[in-house]
Amino acid sequence: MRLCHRMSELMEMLIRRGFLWQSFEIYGGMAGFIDYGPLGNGLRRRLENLWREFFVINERAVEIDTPTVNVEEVFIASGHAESFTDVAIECKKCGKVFRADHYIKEKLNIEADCTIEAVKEIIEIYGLKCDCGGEFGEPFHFNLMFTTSIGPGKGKRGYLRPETAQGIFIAFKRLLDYFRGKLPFGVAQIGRAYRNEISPRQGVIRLREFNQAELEFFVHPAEKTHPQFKRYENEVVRLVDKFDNEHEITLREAVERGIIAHELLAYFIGKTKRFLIEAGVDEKRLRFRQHKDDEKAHYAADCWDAEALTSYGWIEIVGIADRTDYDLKRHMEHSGEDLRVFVQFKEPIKVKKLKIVPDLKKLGPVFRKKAKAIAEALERMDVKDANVEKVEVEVDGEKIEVSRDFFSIEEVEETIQGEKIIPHVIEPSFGLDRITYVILEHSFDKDVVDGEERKVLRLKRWMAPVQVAVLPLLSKEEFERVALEIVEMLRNAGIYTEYDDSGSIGRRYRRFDEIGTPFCVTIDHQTFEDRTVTIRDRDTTKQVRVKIDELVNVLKELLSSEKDITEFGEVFRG
RNA sequence: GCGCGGGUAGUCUAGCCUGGUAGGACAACGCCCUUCCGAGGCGUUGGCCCGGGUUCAAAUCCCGGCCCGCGCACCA
Repeated sequence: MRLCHRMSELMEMLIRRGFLWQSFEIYGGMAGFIDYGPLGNGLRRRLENLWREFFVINERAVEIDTPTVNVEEVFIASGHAESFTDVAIECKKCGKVFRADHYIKEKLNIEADCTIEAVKEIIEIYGLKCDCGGEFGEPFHFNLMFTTSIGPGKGKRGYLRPETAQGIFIAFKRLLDYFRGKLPFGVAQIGRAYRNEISPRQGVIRLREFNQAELEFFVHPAEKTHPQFKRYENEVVRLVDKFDNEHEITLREAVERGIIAHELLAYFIGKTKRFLIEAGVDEKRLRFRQHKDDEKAHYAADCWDAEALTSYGWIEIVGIADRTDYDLKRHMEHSGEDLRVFVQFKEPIKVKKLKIVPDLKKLGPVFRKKAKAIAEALERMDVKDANVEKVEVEVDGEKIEVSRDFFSIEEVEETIQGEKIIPHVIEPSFGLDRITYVILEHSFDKDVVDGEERKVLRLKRWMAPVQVAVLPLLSKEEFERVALEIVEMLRNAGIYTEYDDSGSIGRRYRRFDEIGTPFCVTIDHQTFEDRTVTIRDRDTTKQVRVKIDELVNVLKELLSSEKDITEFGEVFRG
């Protein structure tokens, strides 16, 4: 029913104030699903927009949107069907879980069908037991993809996508065209993905339906670099490599020392770090950890996770993987489409080559009708030896020996303009739900104001779901009228604004502190004398007086910067 | 999926052992008063996770389910 029983103060607040709720609550709830309330939804939308700025607008990248329901073929090609629909067996004694087919192959050297019945039978016939001597329980399906059927009746089998990435790979031909055939380019997608987790736990951390923001950055396999790398090369990052060694070094050094495989991965690690900090993740509670070799997904050559320290421990919030050409290759094989990219060489390559030049005058009388075909076959042939006496060609299945009399060999120079390659893809993949949660946990703070403890959510100003609250000091008609005019003015200016006239002014400040509203605008007695209002800063509780006419500009500047409020007006009260 | 512990207004909690009227705090809402950091008064709304059983009577006892937490396992 609840997202956690021993509810932390933070979770209690998030639910009470409308950041997030357990889904399907009135029907008893269902683990692994959450509703975003008004404030949580607002925060996640801000996060998505910031992500777009970093990973779409700021790159040679575009954003697309593809279906969440996919046909089966997609995941057969991607390898997900294989790694998602296994039958598993669990030891009743030691509790270890194995992939049934692997275990049977290893122990009995039998290629078992991957069905529950087949596995059950084999276990019974051979009396298969666990290494520890324990017996296996009932085999069970271990299908992390949600299945569905497309169309009426039995329909066609479909799956809810377990990652957004496949939609991009499938549309690759169109995308390559869109980018006029030139590498590198990025394609992003923000959307829902689904994994039917066996037992989702830890509240919002492991969901069955979740939000991903993924960028697939396609590059030439030999050019895993980025023109903007210098922006991040001196960024010091905290790294944990696959041998569990910790490093606190610059990205340039990490690449030079071979800790990070190449510049492009390092570039995205740096960019991810800047993005997360900009969004409100605490730098001191952020690190990048390399996947160990046995931990990597089936498609990854190298993978680094951004991890954040939370009350659940270190949790993965971003995965930055070098997926190589795995996906495009697999889709080429399964679809039969050519997904290669023609890459022109900087300088065309000139190759000296020996070439057979058929002598048609001699071929014609001897070979008659076959002469033309023989001549063509001769031209296609590779020769290495300029002095070869005779060659054999195959025409319509018939092998024909052709002696030197019928052709000459010349040395020619060929120009090769370029080659066809399968691009590699570097994929930064963001778990938006987890990042949203981490931002909330890292922003949640308590301090003391006038001897009273207060809860305050120190969100980055621009990220706050409610950016400004407008408060009439008195609940009197003339105060309220001016306040509502200001609300309208701010909303028209695109500022997320709320109005609150309920309870004492102190109580209202606390309410907005709790949900992270960075600024409160208060209409007081002086407003009626000089058309000024006060702006109060969430973090310092300081107030300054500002003319109503300047309010929009001042607030916009404050919201898009970290400037001190006292730069913008006379300090009020103090 | 296994084991242990839980589920009472929006939130926290008393009551459960020993069956009989569900009580409080905070929050929310309305009115009054007041007005610059969770003031006060009066009032209001709202609750025993679901289903079954035992019983004259179930929040309480029993069974099943769902959900939550923790440990194990799982997390391509």
